[in-house]
Amino acid sequence: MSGKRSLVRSGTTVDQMVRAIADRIVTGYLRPGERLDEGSLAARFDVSRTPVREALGHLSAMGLVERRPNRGAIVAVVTQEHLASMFESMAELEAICARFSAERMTGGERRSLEIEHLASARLVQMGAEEDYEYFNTEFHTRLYRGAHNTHVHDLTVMTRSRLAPFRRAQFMLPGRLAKSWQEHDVIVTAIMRGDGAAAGKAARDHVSIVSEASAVFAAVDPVHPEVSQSARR
Amino acid sequence: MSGKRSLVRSGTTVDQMVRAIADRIVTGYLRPGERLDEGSLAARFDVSRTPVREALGHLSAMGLVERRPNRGAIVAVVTQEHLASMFESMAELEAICARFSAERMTGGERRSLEIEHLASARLVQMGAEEDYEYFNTEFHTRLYRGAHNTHVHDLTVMTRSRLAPFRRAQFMLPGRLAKSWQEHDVIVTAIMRGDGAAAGKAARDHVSIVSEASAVFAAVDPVHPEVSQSARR
DNA sequence: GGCGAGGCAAGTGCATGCACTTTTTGCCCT
DNA sequence: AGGGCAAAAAGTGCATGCACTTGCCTCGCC
Repeated sequence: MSGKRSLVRSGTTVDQMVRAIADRIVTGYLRPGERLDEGSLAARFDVSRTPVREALGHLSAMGLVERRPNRGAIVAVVTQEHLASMFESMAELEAICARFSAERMTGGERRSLEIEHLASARLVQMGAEEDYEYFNTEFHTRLYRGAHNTHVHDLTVMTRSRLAPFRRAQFMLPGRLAKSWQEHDVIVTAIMRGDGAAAGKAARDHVSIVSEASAVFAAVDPVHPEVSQSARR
Repeated sequence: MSGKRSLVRSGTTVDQMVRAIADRIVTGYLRPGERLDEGSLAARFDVSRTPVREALGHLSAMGLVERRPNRGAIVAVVTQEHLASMFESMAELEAICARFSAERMTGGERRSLEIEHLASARLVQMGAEEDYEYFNTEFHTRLYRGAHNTHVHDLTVMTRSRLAPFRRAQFMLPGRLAKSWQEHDVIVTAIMRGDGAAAGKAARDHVSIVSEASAVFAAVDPVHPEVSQSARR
C-alpha cells in the first residue's frame, strides 16, 4: 500500500495520503481518539512532515480528524449526540435526494435504478451480505446523483463518509438484508411513479431504521475502555 | 491590516489566515478566478509560505478556493449550474432547520426569536438596509441553532458561507426589505405554532426568493474583467 | 512570416532545521 | 510516601532552501 513513489512530482501525493488516511478512519482501522502523530505518518508514507501536515489539514476540514493547536491531531471523536445529529441529517439529505430523484431522474437513470434494484433481490436470497453491501452503496449513490444537484450530492457524500465508521455492521442484524431490500423497493416504486413526497418519506424512514440498527453497535462498539473523556487542560 | 504579531506561537496563525482569506472571498474582495499566489500571500501576511499553503489547503477543502496541482490556487469559480444547486440546497437546508426549529425550539428560543423579529420591523420602516442585513443573518442563525442538530447546523453554515459572495446585494432590490420581513413573519408564526411543515415550506420559499433576487446580480457578476484595485501595494 | 523547440523565469512541492509548546520524568521538599 | 517542580524529551509550528513543473519568450528552422 505504501510504495516508494517519489519519482513523480505529480502533485497528488497529498491527495493520496488524504485518501489513504481517510480510508483507514472510515474503515475503522484507525479508531476515534487515536493519536495521529506527524512523524509516524511521515515515516509510514515515506515523505516528510510537510505533506503530512497538509493532509491533516484537509482531513481536519473534512471533519475526520480533530486538530488541537500544539497538541497534535487525533481521529475525530464523535459524541453520541453528534452521531445522532449526523444520522438525522443523513436521513434528511437522503430524503431530499430521493425526492429530487423522483422528480428529475432521466428515463435512463430510472431504468437502470430499477434494473439494478431488481437484480439485487438475488443477493438477498443468497444472503450475500458482502455483495449486498456493495450494491447498497451503489443504490444510494444513484439516488444522490439522480437528484441532479451537485451541492446536495457533495453534502450527502460527505456526511455518508463521516458516518461510514458507524455503519459497517448494519447488515449483521438478522433479517436486515431482506428488510433493507423492501425499503429500497418502496423508494424505487415511488421514484418510478414520480412521487417525490413518497420517495422522500421512504428514504428518510429507511435511513432512520439503519441509524437505529447502527446505534446498537455504536453503543457496543467502544473498544477503547475510556477514550471518551479526555483530560482537558 | 497585516500586523506584525509573531511573538506568540499560539497555533492559531493559520486559522487567522484562513478566516482572513475566506472573509475576503466571501465579501467579494477577492473575485472568483483570481489568482492566489503563495508568495504574495506570504508577504501580505508576513509569514512564510508554509502556513499559507496550509491555509490554502483548508480553504480548498472548504470549497472556497480551487487548487490545480503545480499550477497554483485560484478563488473558486462557481458555474451557474453549481450556484443554482447551492441555492437550492440552501433552501432545503433552511427548510429543515425551520421545521426542526418549529418542533424543538425551547420556550426561551422561541421567545427571543419572536422578540427580535418584531423589533426588526423598525429597521424595515426606517429602511436601514445595513442594520437589517445584520439582523437577517442573526435571524437565520437562530433557525440553524434552533434545529438542535449540530451537523445540519454545520452544513447550513458552510453552505451559507459559500453563497455569501452572491447574496450581498440582495436587499438592494426595491421593496425587498419589507418582503423579507413578511416572509420571516410567516416562518416565525409557523414556528410559534409548532407547525413544522408550514415553517419548512415558508423557509424554503423565502430562500428561493432570495436566490432569484441574487441570480440577477450573479448574472451581472461574470468572472474577472479585472480586479478592482483597492489593494494598496 | 509562421511554427515548433529550447531556455528562462515564476511558482509550486517537498525536505530539513530550528524555535517554541506541551508532556513526561526524575528529583526535591514538606 | 506523596505532591509539586523543573528540566529533558517529544512533538508541533513555521522558515528556509532546493528540486521540479509550468508558462512564456525567444530564437532557429521551415
